[in-house]
Amino acid sequence: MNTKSEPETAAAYDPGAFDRPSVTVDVVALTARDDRLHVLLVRRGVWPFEGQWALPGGFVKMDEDLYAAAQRELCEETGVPAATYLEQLYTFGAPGRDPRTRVISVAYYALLPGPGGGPACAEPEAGSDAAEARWWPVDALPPLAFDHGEIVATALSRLRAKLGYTSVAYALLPEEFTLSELQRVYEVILARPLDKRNFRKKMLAADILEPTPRQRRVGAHRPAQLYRFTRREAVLLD
Amino acid sequence: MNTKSEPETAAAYDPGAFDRPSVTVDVVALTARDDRLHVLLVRRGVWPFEGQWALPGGFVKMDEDLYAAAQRELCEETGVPAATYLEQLYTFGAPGRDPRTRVISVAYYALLPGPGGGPACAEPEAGSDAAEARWWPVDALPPLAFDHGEIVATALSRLRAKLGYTSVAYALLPEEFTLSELQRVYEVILARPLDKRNFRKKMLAADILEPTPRQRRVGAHRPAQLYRFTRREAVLLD
DNA sequence: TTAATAGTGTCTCTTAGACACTATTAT
DNA sequence: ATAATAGTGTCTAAGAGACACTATTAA
Repeated sequence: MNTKSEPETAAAYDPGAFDRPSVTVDVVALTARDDRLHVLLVRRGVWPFEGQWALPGGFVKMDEDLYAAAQRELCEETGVPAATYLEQLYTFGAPGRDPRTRVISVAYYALLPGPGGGPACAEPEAGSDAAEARWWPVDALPPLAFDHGEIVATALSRLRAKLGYTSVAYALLPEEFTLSELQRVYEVILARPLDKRNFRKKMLAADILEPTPRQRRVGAHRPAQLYRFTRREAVLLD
Repeated sequence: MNTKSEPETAAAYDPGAFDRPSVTVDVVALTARDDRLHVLLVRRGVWPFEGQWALPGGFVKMDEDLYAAAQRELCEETGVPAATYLEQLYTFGAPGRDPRTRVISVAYYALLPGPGGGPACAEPEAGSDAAEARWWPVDALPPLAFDHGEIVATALSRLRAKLGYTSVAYALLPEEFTLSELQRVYEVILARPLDKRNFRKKMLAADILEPTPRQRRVGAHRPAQLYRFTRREAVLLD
C-alpha cells in the first residue's frame, strides 16, 4: 500500500494489494397483514445454507450506493416493488458469519404497506438466486441462514422503538386508512393491546394526520372516517 | 460465482471473482475537557488528503471483528488506550467518498474520560499513518478529509440522544466524580445550561449513582460528595 | 468577612394511562 | 331488534421544568 508521505495518484493506488472482505446488503422487509407482523424471506437456492430461509440480500456493486443496493436486492430477489421506507439498520461483520469468506453485511430494514395498500405491496415472487419468496409471521419464523435471526431481531427492536417517537407507521399503511386500522398496526408491531381513546387522542394531537373527505363503510356498522398522514415521511413526534 | 443449486464447498468458492469495495473503520473519539466537547483527529501523512485532519481509522483485517478493528485503529493511530465505550454508529458507503477506490466505512464512536480521568485518557500521540494527533473542540473543527465532517455530526447527534435515555455518560467521567462535574459533562454535550436542582433530582432518582465514602475538597468552598456509577455500562433510564 | 461552590423543596403544568358509554350502520 | 364497529371525556398519577436560598470551606 502507500508508503508514508509519498503523494500518489488515484491511478497508482492498488486496491487489490490486500485481501479484502466482501460487502453485502441484507434487507429485513416488514409488513403488517392478517393482524400479524411479517418478514419477507427467500429460500436459498445455492450453497451455503441451500434450501434454508434467509433475508433477501446480495453483494454490493462496485459503484452502487448502499441504499440503492438494498432497494435493488429487495426487488430482484423477491419481486416486491420499492419499499416505502428503507433505513440502514446495523452492520454485521463477525468473522465466520458466512462460511464462504469474510462477508460484512450492511443490514437495512424496509417497511411496506399491507395487502390492499396499493401496488407497493404486491405478492412476492422468487427472483435471481432465490428458490422461493414469501412473507413469514415474525412470531413463527423458520430457522434462518447465517446470522439472519439476529438481524431480524435487531430490526424488530428498532421498528418498535421508532414507532414510539416518529411517524414511520405511515410506511406500513395505504394512503388512506381509518384510525382503527392505524391502531391495529401499532398493536401488531408492539404485540400488545392499546387503549382506543388514548391512542386516538395521542395520534390526533401529534399533528401528523388529517381527515380526508371520505369514509370507509364495510360491514353492518357505523362507517369510519378516513385519514391520511400529512407527510409521507418519518417525522419526530412531540 | 456460484451457479444455481449446485452444492459447493467453501474451498471451491472464489471470493476474488468480483471487484469488491474495501472496508474501513473510522472512529469518532469524544471526550469532555476544558468545559468543551472534543474529538480526536489525526493529521494525514499520506495521500489522499495529505496534511488534512481526519478521523482515526483504517482497513479492517481479514479475520478481525469490526469492533476490534475500531479499537485497534484508535489505539494505533492516536496512542490513546482502549475506549471506555465504543459503539457502532453508521456505515458510510457513498461511491466516490474516497478518491482511491470504493471504500465503505463502518463508523464507530468512542467515549473517553477527560484528563485526570485515569490512564484511559492519556494525551494522544501520532502513530502509523498519522503525522500528528490531537483533540479538537467540536465547535471549532478544521476542515476534515473525506466525509468525516458528516460522520462527526452523526456521532454528536447520536451521543446527544443517548445521553437522554441511557447512562452512557459514565464513559466520559472518571471512576469517582461530583454531581457538579457530571452536570458539566451533560451541559457541554448538550450545549445548554441545566437547572442544578432538577438535574440532581433526576440523576439521583435514576438509581444509577451511588455515593462513595469520599469527598472532593478543592478551592475555598464547601467540599463535594463523590459519586460513582453503580454499573460501568450504558443502561436504559426510566 | 468574603468569595466560591455544594446542596436542598415546592409548585405548576403537561402527559400517560385507566376507564364505559353512545352513535351509526347492515341485516 | 341485533350485532358489530366508530367515536367520545374525565380523572388521576407521575414527570418535567421554573424558581432562591442556606451550608461549608479557604483565604
